[in-house]
Amino acid sequence: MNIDKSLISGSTAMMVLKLLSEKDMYGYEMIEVLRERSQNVFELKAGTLYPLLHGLEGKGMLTSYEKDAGNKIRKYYSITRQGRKLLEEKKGEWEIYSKAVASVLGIVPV
Amino acid sequence: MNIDKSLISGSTAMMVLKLLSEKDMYGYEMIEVLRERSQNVFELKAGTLYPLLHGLEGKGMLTSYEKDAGNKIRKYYSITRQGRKLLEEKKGEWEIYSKAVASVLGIVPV
DNA sequence: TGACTTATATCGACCATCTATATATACTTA
DNA sequence: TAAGTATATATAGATGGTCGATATAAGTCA
Repeated sequence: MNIDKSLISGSTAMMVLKLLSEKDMYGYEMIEVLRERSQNVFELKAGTLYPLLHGLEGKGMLTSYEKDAGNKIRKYYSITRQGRKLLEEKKGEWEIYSKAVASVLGIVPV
Repeated sequence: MNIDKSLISGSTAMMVLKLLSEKDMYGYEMIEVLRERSQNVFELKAGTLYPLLHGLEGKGMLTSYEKDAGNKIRKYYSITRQGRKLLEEKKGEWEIYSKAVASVLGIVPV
């Protein structure tokens, strides 16, 4: 999918938090799930995700732990209560924002 | 309105083009109309708008002319055919993008 | 007179994302 | 078995959109 990259801004953290609100995941898994769930619209790059995860962890939104997966050690991330609170905030903002865009574009709210 | 600034990215050009697709406007007017139409969600800053307008003009998406408004000289912008084409593209991208976000968030498409 | 609004413009800073690069293992296929 | 691809995490540097601060200048209003 060829969406202008500059449109995809700020919402990445929200979507990562959403995924982790459902179950613990490791980084690479998030990239795949995000691609599937968005019907290939979001092709999140590793160079975007890992610094983002580290940042969210540093702010106490996530915690991480290593888990042995057969032959590999994967780094799993878990959302904190604070992270869930942030997710709710971001979701609220997203609704306000997307409705405002629709309003400017003259798209009738369904 | 206190929307996370980082959410508002890339869509500004699209909204400016939309306004100009309806009628010619001067910069300050766009800031006001955008604020009204978005129910105060978008408070576009002059420091964002003017460089954006110059950029779009440089790319041939807009043309400008000066018009005497009583006692002030205002700089009006007019969308070009190319600009209208870009607007249609951006609108299509916006729809794809916002639907993908809704899909990830588990918001049922209405 | 002073504060605020209208109006346009530029500069430096910030931040999210990208590309490129690095490292290491596992699987596939010629 | 060698090469290529996928899995998996990570960092550095570049790009680009937006912001705050600042500048200028004219009009409005108390």
